[in-house]
Amino acid sequence: MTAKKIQDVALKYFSLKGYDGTSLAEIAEEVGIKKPSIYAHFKSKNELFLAVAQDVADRYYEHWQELLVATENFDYEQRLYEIFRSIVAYFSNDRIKVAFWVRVLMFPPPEDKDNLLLIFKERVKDLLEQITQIFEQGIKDGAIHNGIAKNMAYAYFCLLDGYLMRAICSDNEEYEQQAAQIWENFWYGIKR
Amino acid sequence: MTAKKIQDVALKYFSLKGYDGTSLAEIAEEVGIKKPSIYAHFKSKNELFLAVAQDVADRYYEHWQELLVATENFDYEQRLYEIFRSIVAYFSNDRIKVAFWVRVLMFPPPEDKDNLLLIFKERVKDLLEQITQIFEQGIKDGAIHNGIAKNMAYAYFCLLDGYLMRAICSDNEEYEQQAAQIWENFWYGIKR
DNA sequence: GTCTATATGATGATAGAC
DNA sequence: GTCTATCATCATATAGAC
Repeated sequence: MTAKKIQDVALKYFSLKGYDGTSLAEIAEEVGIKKPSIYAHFKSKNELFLAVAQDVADRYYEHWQELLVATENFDYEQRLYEIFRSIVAYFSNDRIKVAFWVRVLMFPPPEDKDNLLLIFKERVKDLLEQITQIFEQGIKDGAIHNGIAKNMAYAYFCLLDGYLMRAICSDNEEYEQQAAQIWENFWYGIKR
Repeated sequence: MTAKKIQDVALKYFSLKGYDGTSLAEIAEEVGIKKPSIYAHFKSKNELFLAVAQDVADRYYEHWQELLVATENFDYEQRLYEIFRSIVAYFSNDRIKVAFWVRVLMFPPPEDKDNLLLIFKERVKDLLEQITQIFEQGIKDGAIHNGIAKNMAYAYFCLLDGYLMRAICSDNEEYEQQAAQIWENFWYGIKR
């Protein structure tokens, strides 16, 4: 299907050059069609962008939900680390998707801000709550030292986001090897 | 001086809407001049952008150096926390500058990538080394548990960047109150 | 669904008067 | 240094043939 291919190429360019920096012409060229043909599949550049964003958000969220289920029976440390590690791996395999995700989350095209808020931020908030719940349980069970679960969840996401951010910036793979170390440090601060 | 005012307004728009999303017309309008007048002060849009970037990078780096000097006699925890807290404060007072900094670091306009690499990344690397040195000393002095100093510095910056990133995204001020908690957790993981 | 041709508008940049 | 006028370019988007 051509629509799918257009979305794939669009994801790459939006991720690499941003919404404003990407032209439909270059997308069309890489797909192997002419610019106006895109309009047979998407009403406008903006709609193409939103379709891509929706897709990325859906997949990311799905991955999280699968992870949460798959680690349900892990102990707290294992579970939180496995989620951390798996999200890092998810993006290591697909740098384009991280860059797109972070870019849209931090710097949405102003005209789409409201739409993207619905698509992205609601899910970010949802994930924060789910992770908070794990910390709450961990505290209740005595595996995690007494503290405010929500703050721990904040710290957890700061670490994760900061890591992803650094991983995007640095071209080398130095950072990818730091994940375990960074996690270890975090966990020693949180455990009982 | 008009050039200075142009730079200030440009910083705001580049930060808010990105390089491609900002037009010289809107900068000129807010400055209170007409578009072509900008060219009396800057050779091109690109040169204006680089001037702004250079300025932001200079000030940020200066702030770091002042901080490093001002905290020279602090103990390790105090020092690292004070730097963390002060960088957060630096940007809390000036969200536009954080957004610009993060945006340029993560998503530079492709045509300027090489120039910005020189301006920004060299300094980021430099700061990483300076923080690494503090951890090294701390380990040597027994204040910080035995480990690899560089990894701790990585974690330190991940935390800081992740925090700044979240702070940019969330409109509310919820995050600003988390800095102390997030730090505390980090320190408990690192201290001896 | 794809193409060619074209409309329409915005952008960065320049020329030249004051 | 500021302006008006203008240029060349490139963008999104549409019309209509095949």
